[in-house]
Amino acid sequence: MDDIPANNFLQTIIAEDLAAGRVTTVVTRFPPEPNGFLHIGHAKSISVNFGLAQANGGHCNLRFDDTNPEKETPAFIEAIEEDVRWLGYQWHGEVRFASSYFQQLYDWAVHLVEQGDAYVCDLTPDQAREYRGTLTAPGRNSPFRDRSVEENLDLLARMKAGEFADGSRVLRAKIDMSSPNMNMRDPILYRIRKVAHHQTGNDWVIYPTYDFAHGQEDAIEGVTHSICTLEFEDHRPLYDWFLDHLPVPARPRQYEFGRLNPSYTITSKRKLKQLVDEGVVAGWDDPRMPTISGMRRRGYTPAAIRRFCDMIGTTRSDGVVDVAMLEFAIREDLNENAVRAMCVLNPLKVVLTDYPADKVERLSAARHPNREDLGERDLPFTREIYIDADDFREEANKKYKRLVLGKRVRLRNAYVIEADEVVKDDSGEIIEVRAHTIPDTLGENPADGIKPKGVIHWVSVSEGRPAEVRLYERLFNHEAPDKGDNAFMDHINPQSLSVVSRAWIEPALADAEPEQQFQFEREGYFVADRYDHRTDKPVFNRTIGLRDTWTDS
RNA sequence: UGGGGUGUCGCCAAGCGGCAAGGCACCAGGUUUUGAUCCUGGCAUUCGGAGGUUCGAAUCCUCCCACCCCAGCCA
Repeated sequence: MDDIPANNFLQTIIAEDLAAGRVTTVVTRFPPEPNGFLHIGHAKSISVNFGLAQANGGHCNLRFDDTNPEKETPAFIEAIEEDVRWLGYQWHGEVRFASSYFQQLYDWAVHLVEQGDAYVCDLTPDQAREYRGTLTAPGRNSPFRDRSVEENLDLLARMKAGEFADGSRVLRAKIDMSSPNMNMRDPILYRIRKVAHHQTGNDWVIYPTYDFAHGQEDAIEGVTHSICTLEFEDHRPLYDWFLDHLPVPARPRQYEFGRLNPSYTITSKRKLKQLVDEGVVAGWDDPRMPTISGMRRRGYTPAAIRRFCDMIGTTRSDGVVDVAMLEFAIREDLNENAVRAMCVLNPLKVVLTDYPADKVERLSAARHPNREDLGERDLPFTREIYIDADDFREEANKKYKRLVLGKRVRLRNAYVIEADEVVKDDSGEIIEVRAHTIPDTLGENPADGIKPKGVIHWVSVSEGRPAEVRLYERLFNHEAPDKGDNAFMDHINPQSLSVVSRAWIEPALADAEPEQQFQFEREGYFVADRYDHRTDKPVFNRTIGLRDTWTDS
């Protein structure tokens, strides 16, 4: 693994725990709920949890926090497992499920009732809300708060047995209805939900809440450092309360770090789901989605995502990270590792009038400018080639370094040519450029000393092949689309996807494997689509454009 | 007007009483058959604000301000 040993406040805590002997083996866990796909925010959590365990010779569990069967599905479980593996992490032992601890959790609930620390409450949701009080006003005790242990035991058993209707009763901890911390106002431990669970089927009709489950699950698994995000900070007193009142086998500690908020991005499962459900994107793994699988399909690499997580650090402050940092991370990786190739997105035919019509010159070009180890590829050159329409102008100022009528330009990896005339159609559109090659300019500058001002890419008309290229841009055109309630729907970038149905690719690209990455020179980084790419029908996705510092005019 | 947090360059982030790391972004040069990469240089007399303690503070104390989270039988 290329991860740099973590150096942050959590690492400091762990190092101290290890040094003081409070902990011998560091155990962390990544606890997703299988109700959606993992996104870039989860990548940070994964990086933190697995990274810390790794850096300290411990291990990290993958545990599905499946306490709410209504929103969860096995399909999400599979997708999550695949994403974690793809990112390059291996969880310790088997995958864990909160649901496999349901019996133990129930036994502990009974234990609390027996201790007089929990009771069955018959308040309706509306009444419960009213009794709970507000942020500034204390709550009131439920009229059911003082039921006898015997009655509570009986009622809980009957809740479990399915005698009561959904939502009619709950089991609550007896803590403090006047606590300034809302989580301590007699929180709910169990609710009745007569729905099948994807793991336990119809075994249960009552399900534990996150609060009653999480800490105990950690204790069961021997998790030493239970790392979560800032919004759970208020839950920590409750997390500790349960562990203090139950005969748990271990004493985990909860620590919180700041959630990742990339600019121009949304990381709310609810909102991402809305994008999927409303067809704004093609699915959870649409290349425009900030999901792990979306980024994968877009061409992001595990190494780049891990590098990004290292770059942004782990702190307790809440901020917005510039997506430019993520873009830097992927460019850094791909610049080093992606093989170069040429692809013309907007073909304009150039006829080299001095070049024999039937000649095919087999040129060779480096696959990478500074990595000889990647070798070379064949690059056929012919009389008719395509260049990008943007790379030709009939006239231009001196800052324009491409092909101009009457001027020269270097064809990347090939000859210097000079444009002689343009051919237009009836509407005045340029449909062809006629030019000639400058002799002996393969790897050499023109003998007459007139050097071309720039270099452009090209592909042989007869030897090249058509391909579909999907150009992606940011899904949102607002820096903080997540602000406000539904405002994010108003910030969808209408140009987030544009499909080039007939781009022209050099023949070497015909061998591309799905998910293979390339740099299409002067255009950007592209990946052969994971699902749609075929040798006989190539499809490439633009991961990210090249850094472009050219200031026009 | 309850509780819990956070505030160091446009963004992320080191720093933990001795006189402001680094990265991203940006700007200016150099190299270059990718206007890419690479290389060089620039970029906070100042650490949310105001007082105070100290020979000395971003680091300690006091007060104030701003922003984030909490009133799901979601996680």
